Amino acid sequence: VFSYNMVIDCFCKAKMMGKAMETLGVMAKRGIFPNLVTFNTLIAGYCKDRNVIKARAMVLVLFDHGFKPDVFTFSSIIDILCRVNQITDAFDCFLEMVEWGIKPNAITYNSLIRSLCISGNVIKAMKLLRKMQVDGIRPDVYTFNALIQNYCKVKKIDKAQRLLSSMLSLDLRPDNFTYAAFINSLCESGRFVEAKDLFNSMEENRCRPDAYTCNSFVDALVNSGRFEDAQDVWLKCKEKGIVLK
RNA sequence: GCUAUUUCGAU
Repeated sequence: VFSYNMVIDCFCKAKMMGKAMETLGVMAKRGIFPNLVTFNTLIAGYCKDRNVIKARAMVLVLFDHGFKPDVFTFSSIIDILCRVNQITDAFDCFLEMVEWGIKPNAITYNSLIRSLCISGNVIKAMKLLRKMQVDGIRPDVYTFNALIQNYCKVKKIDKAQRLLSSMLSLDLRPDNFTYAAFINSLCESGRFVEAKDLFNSMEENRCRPDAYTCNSFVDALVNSGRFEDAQDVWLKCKEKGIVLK
């Protein structure tokens, strides 16, 4: 089963759902019983494909085989509902999950928080962050990045900075997603000096800038006519072996 | 040993 699951997962990740389902058929023919992971993988595949209908149908197939959905199943479904903007359904699903006695984890919360942020419901997103912590689930870097990215995008950088502090107090290390959000937002607000200071502090905070962060920073500097700074950053990246476009 | 979450569009 494990081997078949891996093959199915590869097809799913390559968005070859036909092949993935074919493989499920092959298993049946050879008398190999699929397990919960097999179905979760297929469900995640349909979700990646944005096919809510097929994903939901697959949950029924999961039941037909005598399995019960788990936190993976629910998280996949909740995430796809969020992505297709059916946030109400996503929350219904979340409640259903709890009724089933399945404990949501950080990943489950992250999908909901992220989609609340995207749909402009930051207040609700922050409330959910608090609820999550009350329920004893530790937020992770994804949780904070979703919120920080949102605050940075709407240029509420002070709010984002407050979140950064709580993140640090929880021993969570900001990553390139975090830094890029701040740097891009600071540049867009004309706060280039702060952007540069933050960029330069990355290494000492044990976060190696990646191509995305560097490219977008250099780009912002060039577009605002700050050629010297741009060259400076560009050279630093080159020194570190970061490949820029 | 197998499954789920973060960059809407910078380059």
